[in-house]
Amino acid sequence: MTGASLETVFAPVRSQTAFEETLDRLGTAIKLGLLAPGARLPAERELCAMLGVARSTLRQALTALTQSGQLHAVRGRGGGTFVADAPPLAAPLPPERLAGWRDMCDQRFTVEVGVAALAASRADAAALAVLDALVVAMDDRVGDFPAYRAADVRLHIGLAEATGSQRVVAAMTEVQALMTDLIAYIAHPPEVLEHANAQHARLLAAIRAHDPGQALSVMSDHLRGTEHVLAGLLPGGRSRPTTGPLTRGRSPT
Amino acid sequence: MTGASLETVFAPVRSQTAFEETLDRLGTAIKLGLLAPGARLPAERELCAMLGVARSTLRQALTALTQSGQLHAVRGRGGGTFVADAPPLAAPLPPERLAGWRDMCDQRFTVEVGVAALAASRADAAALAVLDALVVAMDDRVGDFPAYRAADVRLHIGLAEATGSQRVVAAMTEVQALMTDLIAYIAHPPEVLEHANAQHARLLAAIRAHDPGQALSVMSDHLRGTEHVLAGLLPGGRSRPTTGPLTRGRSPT
DNA sequence: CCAGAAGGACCAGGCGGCAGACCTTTGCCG
DNA sequence: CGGCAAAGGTCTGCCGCCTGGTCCTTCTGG
Repeated sequence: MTGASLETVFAPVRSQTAFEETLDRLGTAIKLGLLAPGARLPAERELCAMLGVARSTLRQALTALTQSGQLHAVRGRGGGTFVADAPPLAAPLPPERLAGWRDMCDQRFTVEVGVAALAASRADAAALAVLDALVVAMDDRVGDFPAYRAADVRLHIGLAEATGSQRVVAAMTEVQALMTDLIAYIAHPPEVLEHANAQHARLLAAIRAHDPGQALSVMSDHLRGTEHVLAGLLPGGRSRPTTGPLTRGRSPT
Repeated sequence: MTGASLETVFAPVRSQTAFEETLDRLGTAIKLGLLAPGARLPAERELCAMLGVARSTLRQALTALTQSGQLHAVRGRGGGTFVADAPPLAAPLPPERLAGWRDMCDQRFTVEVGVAALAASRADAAALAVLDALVVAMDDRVGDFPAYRAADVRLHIGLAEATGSQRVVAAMTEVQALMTDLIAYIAHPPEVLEHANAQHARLLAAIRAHDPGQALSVMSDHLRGTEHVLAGLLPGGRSRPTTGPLTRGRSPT
């Protein structure tokens, strides 16, 4: 009965090294656009203090990111380490990391829906105004997927920030990183992006109305779009009949 | 605008050692009752292979848990390492870990609500039967909080298992561990537990009906109960007017 | 033109984790 | 009764990551 959860208990310990964790912390932030192109990182001596690692360890990570073209360093006074303006196209994609894509989608579903509901219960006009602006901006970028996606990430993370919980923000960030890897190489015609952005608008409306149920419903539809596309392209796509009746219910009569 | 999320990016790297992670993996499993009292762990040589650590590292963790009375080892053929039958009362509670309790509650809210919604969209008669049985059993344990809580944990994790996603199970397990620390020292009169368990029943009904919106609503109420109690006992309790109007909405007209 | 702020390089030490061999206890089976 | 096998308990040596320093080099702003 305690059943399947023991798999989780006895699953391999990952034990990332400080270097690895630093590397993908920064790498993810860049990939997601949290560190915008051209932005300057804190000085090495400050940054290693913030991250709680030795400078040599931090430098390993910075060196790796510099060599892969994601950062460039400028020496001398007033110098610093900057995010590259024209980031190189990400690696062609490691196929073994796509194995658990369904698991990732489920995790995303959980986090996104939970965040939507929590955000809906904690209205904040200021935060909503910012998110509204993002949606407007995204409408102008349906032809430019990278730009659209960057704004999309900011929107979803902004939703998490609106809950006021750092842990929730961290969870959302992790989820967005996972999804970015999956989404990157999929065709995104403007019509699809327009439709997705319309859902964003409806989502914000539900949140503004403090209606968690509606937020849940809209978010479910929104996420299902992605899963649907992935199911058609990735291995094991047909195993589950998409994600089930999510729109239904909510008032059974 | 990229705003507050940089705090997350530059937050200290935790970099747990293999020993630490192993220790609290096992410690948590015991504390949550995933490893029942009297249960036998896999042999050391198997276990260290499963966990992907060296035997010496695993033994450090086992030794620590043995010394703290949570495990006991039996030598010789047919021996093994067993979970103690009468676990010692947990440590008096580290007050500094209570600082972020609101953050923890928010994380829990996100995960639990997301899981409830996802579980509702993926009905499975078998899984539901198991969960029903748990609710029935819990009704008999409202006078014995430790036993009630153990079943409660199994119920919530069972919900996560019903989604079929390992990542979701892991997230739920983490959340339950967090909450157990917070909840342990709070008075739980039988009436409160009865009420909570009634919500469990309503939750399962909503899930059985494939009604994510209803599941969300019930789960929100359920969680709010805990938060309400905590808000009265913990530092910073009054800062936020509970969690806002969560029951409302869901069909505005 | 120089002081200071930044990145870049190096090195010695320590400790954590790994691998493996070996010892000790004990139940089971021939 | 005696030995084999399965389990925990012990020890040792090695490797690699991380730390913490110190020093160098390159610039810009005043």
